[in-house]
Amino acid sequence: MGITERKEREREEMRQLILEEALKLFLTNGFDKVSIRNIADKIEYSPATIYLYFKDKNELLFALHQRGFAKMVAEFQPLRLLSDPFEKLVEMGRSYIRFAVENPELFDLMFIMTAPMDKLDKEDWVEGDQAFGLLMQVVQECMDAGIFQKHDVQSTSMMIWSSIHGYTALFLRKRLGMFAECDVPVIMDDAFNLFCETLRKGL
Amino acid sequence: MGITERKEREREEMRQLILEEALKLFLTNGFDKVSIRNIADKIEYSPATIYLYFKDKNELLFALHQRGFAKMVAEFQPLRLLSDPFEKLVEMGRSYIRFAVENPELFDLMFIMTAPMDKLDKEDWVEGDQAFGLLMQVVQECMDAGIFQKHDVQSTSMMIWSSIHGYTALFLRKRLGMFAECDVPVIMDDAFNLFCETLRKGL
DNA sequence: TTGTTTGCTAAACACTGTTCAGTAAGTTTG
DNA sequence: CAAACTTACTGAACAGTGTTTAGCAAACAA
Repeated sequence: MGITERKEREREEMRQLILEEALKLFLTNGFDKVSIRNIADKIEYSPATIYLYFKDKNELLFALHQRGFAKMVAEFQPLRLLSDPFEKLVEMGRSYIRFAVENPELFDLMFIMTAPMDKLDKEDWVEGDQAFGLLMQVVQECMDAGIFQKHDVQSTSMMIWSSIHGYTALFLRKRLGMFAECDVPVIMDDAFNLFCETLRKGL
Repeated sequence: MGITERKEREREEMRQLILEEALKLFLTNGFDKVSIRNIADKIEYSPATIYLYFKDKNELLFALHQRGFAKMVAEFQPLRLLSDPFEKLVEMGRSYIRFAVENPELFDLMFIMTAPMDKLDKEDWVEGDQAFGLLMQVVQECMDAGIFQKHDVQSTSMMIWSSIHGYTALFLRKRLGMFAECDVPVIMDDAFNLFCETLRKGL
């Protein structure tokens, strides 16, 4: 009686197929220019079929949201090799910004869009929690190494995260129009370096 | 021949009426739950009429975007009275965060939503430029007073702005689900204070 | 070979932003 | 004043959206 198992497997494959094609469309056309009908066309099924695998569009978006976190955490792995904790922290920030600039649509989905965050349980936060845990770990190392004074790790990590996040949020949502377009990357880099320097001296 | 003048005036009044009612709807129902038809119902005109006064929905949103900046700059005025430049800076940050929390929809429109920023000219940035100028001024004062070292004012201001912005962006878009809901305000406040302290010591 | 379950879809519902032909009132001209 | 022109407005449509539901054919179980 392997039938139920096979059906279960086929169901999961279908879910992955939908997510795969949906992600491709979203990444090339942008999230608000892709409709359920577009995705249905791509996978050569009717739009209604998608609703047999996902409660609604937001649930589909949230599934991709999780994929985004997986990709991001993967990109953070190399910097585990760095030995100096502060250098590790700086590189982590740089990676965060790089990820945002190189994967604007994914980053948007993960940290800016309202859509996928409609109503979710505690268990939906494992990915985010994991990524934040990584940061807290490095901050703790900085404190243990005497580079930072001993403050509350959670608040300190939160301070650093949101500061770095600010750059990406303003940049991705094109709120830097007061600067000449060509200056923006330079200003952002200067600001980031200044932030790191300030942390080093002041924390 | 005051007829053309009267017509001009009536046209402007109509624009303001539309904006007024649109803003009311947006602020109570949220931006993505208000349609052109809703606004048309409220002002008791046909939906098509709105398109005689605004090119499209984004132009309407951008007009409100400007109103948001006016309100924000107005809320910044009181802190001009403070004499200590660093205190002024801290209070400015606090005001920014308070404005975001108390006017989430407006703040969203001003700094997070993509819709109103479709394609705009240099001249559309006067409000944003003005607000950023205010910040640069205070940062300059801090440097002149010897509280901060003399770095590039623009980069330093940008660093401070985006750091503060980060809190609001993550909070408003509900990306702090890894913390217990009741802890969030405390953590945010701790993080903000730590940031100010770090600036004071490290910049 | 029945009866039941499953997977899927066509069609509809209630929306959305936007356009355009047509109308009725206001304004200008003869 | 009457005719011509201008302006402000609207009803209806277009092309799209997310989502639901009734029904159908194939796969499975008895």
